[in-house]
Amino acid sequence: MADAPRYRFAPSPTGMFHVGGARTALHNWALARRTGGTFVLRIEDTDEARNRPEWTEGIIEALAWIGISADDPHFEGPLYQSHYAGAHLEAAERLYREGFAYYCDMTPEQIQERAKAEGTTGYGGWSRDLGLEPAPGRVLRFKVPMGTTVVHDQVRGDVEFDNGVIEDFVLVRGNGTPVFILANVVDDMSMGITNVVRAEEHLPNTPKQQMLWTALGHEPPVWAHVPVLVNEQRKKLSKRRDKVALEQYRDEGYLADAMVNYLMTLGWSPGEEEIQPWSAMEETFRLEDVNLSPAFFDLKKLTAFNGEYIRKLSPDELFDACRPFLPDEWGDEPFRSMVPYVQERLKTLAEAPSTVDFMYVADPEIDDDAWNKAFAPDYAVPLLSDVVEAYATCDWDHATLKSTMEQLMERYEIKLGKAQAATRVALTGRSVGPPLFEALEVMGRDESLRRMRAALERIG
RNA sequence: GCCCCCAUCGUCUAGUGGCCUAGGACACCACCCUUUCAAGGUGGCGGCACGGGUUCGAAUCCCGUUGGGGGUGCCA
Repeated sequence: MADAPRYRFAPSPTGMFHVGGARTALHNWALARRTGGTFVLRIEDTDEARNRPEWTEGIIEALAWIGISADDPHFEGPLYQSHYAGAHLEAAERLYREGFAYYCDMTPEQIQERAKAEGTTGYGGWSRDLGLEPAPGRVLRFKVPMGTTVVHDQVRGDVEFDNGVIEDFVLVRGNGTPVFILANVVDDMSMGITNVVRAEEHLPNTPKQQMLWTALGHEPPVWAHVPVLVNEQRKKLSKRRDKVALEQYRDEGYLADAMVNYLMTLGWSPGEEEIQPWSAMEETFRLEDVNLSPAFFDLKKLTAFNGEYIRKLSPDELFDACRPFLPDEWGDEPFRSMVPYVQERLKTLAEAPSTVDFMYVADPEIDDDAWNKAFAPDYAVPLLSDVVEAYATCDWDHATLKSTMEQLMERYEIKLGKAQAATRVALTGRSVGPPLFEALEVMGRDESLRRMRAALERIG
């Protein structure tokens, strides 16, 4: 118990919160909760130029949306990296003092020139033995030792790096600020992080971080690098090219549960049935079972998941979920009554308004193709006239409305599918929509008859 | 260029030497059901990248090739 694991999620607030980040957060969250450990949220806000406070808010809100809540006892934070700058510099100072790092006065341009001249690439450790003192403009570099570094990775097994190909990397910039690699390690150390679960893009700098842990006198954490998420071109999902903002999916009517479930199936399988509640996935998720190759973020499949989750909601839940997507001027009715009939037709909540909009306007726009097709048959007008007449007096419930039409259509030897077409267009202006008799019932006799008569008049 | 990672249907995956004539899901197609559209049901299409080994036996182990991806900043 004294050694309850401490996981962490360390996003940088440089843009909208990303689906890839969400998946990594979910992995950490599942592990922290199942093991009775802690999920530390650390905001890496040390990129002075790119980070903005509203992005931090966005991250916290997005995490809450997918169920990673600051109210949960397993949650710790948010902690802000910028608050620990002193510790980062202290560690840098110590590394310098103990001979693990040295100052270098070469500019990036000079480095490039010299490398070119020598026919090499990167920094060749040229200032390593110059014994330069700290001074403004000089960077502090880590003195990468000889040998090999083996990273024990829970997803990938042991990964070996030849230290000879790792150049002496910068720890502190010429302006005196610490770089990510140092800040990240120092924070993980001081926050007692035991498990680092992050995306594969960090694997190449893991040996550097591991060297820092060792130089600073600590045992490195347990590493795990999960594969990245890619687009259809199989490139890492990027904020610039791809639609990746979690918030955007929320605004387009995706359910958090569907998103969470879908994200978890990328690179991992929850078992026989892929639609699983979070509580179950939290129990079964294991890093050892995570796939090793990049996974395509497939909007089609996410949408399919979303449809399934929408169908699982109760009518009341679905109504509440849809409410924000309905125009403000619309009242709850008749949508509320229509919910059961549109439920299995929705793939996203945002589609809700278009399934019932004909009920909210007096004269819905008429689709000409639908109209022409519905009124093309000879029986269309006479049948509609009969229906209008019968509907004027019959009981007004969907069962009666249906059986009434069935009786009237008999003499034309057609099926209900054809018989209802004209009435549907008269009512909705379209050829498709929610079940007709149910819609009639909800809409009421007066308005229904008015529209049907208007249609007959229009025909002439 | 160099370093690292990876490779099962179009996509996400199951599969850890014999249960595989490779299973499921999404997408697609057909049919059924039907009050349009959906939803649902049934069926179909479609894959172990390639070449060598190891083994009685390989999708599973090893090597190579090819192909993808990630990284290579005084960004995180």
